[in-house]
Amino acid sequence: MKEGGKTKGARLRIVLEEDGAIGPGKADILDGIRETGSIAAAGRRMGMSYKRAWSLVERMNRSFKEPLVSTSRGGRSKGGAALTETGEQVLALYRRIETEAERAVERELGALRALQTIEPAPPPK
Amino acid sequence: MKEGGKTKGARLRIVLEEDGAIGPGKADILDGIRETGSIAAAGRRMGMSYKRAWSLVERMNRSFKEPLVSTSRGGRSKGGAALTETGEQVLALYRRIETEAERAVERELGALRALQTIEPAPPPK
DNA sequence: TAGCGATATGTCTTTGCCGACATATCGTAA
DNA sequence: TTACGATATGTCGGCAAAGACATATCGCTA
Repeated sequence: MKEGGKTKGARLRIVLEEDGAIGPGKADILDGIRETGSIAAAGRRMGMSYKRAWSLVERMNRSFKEPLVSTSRGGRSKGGAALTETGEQVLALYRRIETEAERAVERELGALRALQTIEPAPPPK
Repeated sequence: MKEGGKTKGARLRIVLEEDGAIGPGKADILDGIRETGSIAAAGRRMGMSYKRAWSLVERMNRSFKEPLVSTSRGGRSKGGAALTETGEQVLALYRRIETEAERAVERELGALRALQTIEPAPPPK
């Protein structure tokens, strides 16, 4: 199972906007690349097409001054991908932002969850 | 002016997921209803159709145990909408979550912005 | 009883996004 | 020079979200 714990009710979702620089999904892709050394493999294990994974990487790369992911084609390793220095920094920063924000709003988030319905919502029709 | 300051680069976007209970847009609608006393007026001032505004309110109402917005049709005031007790609570909670999260990640967010390109991104084509 | 302004809801069309599929390309090894 | 596995990129079709438009309804007021 690749999903985190199934938290009931509202889950904090940190999105750093402005053309969608980075969010939960993109961060997971960075993690995947870091661990598998390949965009394709990272995409596969998230159940997403290579094209989708690649285009997300593209957008990330263009959102920052320096690319977060460096890629290579051919060669002994048949090509692959890895995080750049900047990539490592951004990923680490994002994870820290996630956890610190989560901790900061823990209490209020709980209060909000208490007001939510248990099940997502009755199907429209 | 209804928009906050135009912050360059990543802006924190707090989304409380699970069928999209509440996020920045919906919170703004609540604000609008609170101030105008009408779903239609709140929608207008956000440049959004009544139908869209209404359907978002619908979803919010169904996401919580009790509706956030109460409405009335006809009568002296020709109908209107207002926040319920729960609505006020949820809106207040959301705003607090926003500001506290923002404060908690201030430093990291700055570091991340420093790595971003100034302009959103060169046009795709 | 006609009119008002807002909520409530249905239908149709348009649009944008996403997945599926098809190639092209690269650099090394055999 | 062929094969391999990964990156890189284009096209096309389908489907769901969003918008445009059209009513219906409500309850008071004049």
